[in-house]
Amino acid sequence: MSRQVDGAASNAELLQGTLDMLILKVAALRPIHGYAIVQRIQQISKDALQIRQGSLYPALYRLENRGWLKSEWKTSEEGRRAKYYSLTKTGRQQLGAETAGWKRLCDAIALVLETGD
Amino acid sequence: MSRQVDGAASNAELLQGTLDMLILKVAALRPIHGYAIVQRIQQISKDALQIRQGSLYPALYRLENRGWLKSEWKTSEEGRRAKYYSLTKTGRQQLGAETAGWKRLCDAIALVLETGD
DNA sequence: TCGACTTGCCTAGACATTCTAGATATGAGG
DNA sequence: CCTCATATCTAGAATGTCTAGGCAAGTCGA
Repeated sequence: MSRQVDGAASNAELLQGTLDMLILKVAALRPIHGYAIVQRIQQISKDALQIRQGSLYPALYRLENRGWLKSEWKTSEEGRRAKYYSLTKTGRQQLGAETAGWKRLCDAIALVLETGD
Repeated sequence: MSRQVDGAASNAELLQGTLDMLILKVAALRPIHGYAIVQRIQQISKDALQIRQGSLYPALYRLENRGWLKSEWKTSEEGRRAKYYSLTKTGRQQLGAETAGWKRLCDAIALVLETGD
């Protein structure tokens, strides 16, 4: 029944397109497995960003298929088997490109939102 | 054959979820028709944001159906018939909610992107 | 007056991504 | 033994955007 914590009614929406960037970013810090990615992003963002597993795993396959992530089965700190993801060389480039694009987008949207007339 | 300008290969991607907010914002400035919304957003954002008509009109129906926009047929400055959209009361609330959510999202993503470890 | 271009609205169908709602397996602790 | 936390995975629905057009009417130059 996989109940999760789920205490607060999660209002945390994620924008399409940002998920890949966030995953690449946390995987760039150090190799990390899927379950931990969710927690890490939630922790860093102070609970503002919550990723569903049903979004995460498809995204991980996507990123691996595109050659931006590589994976390796290891044993987690909790002693369970886990698939650790890390960035490839092109993944690092991709992360750079995506963050640059994100900043451009933020700037552009800020322009519109700040228009007083 | 509706050719548009289309000179530069448009790289301008828009994130899902931001389109509604942008439309509400420019419609909040003054009543405006669809064709002009595209140009206005492009102009304000200095060409960084380009909205396709195939995205725009479905979005306009969506926003009107949800009661955030109301529309009225008028004659445009160019002397053609055009459907002018303006915000409803709840549309104004919605715009406030969406901009607030957008800012929260930006802050949260910034936190993740700035994590050095 | 013909043709091309611009303004303006609209739509069908493809596509990508996220969400819902599960299933499964294993180790730890009561 | 039972439950909880860890951990991966999937099918199918829902959503939203893009592609790729179509239609109509006014403007302007040749």
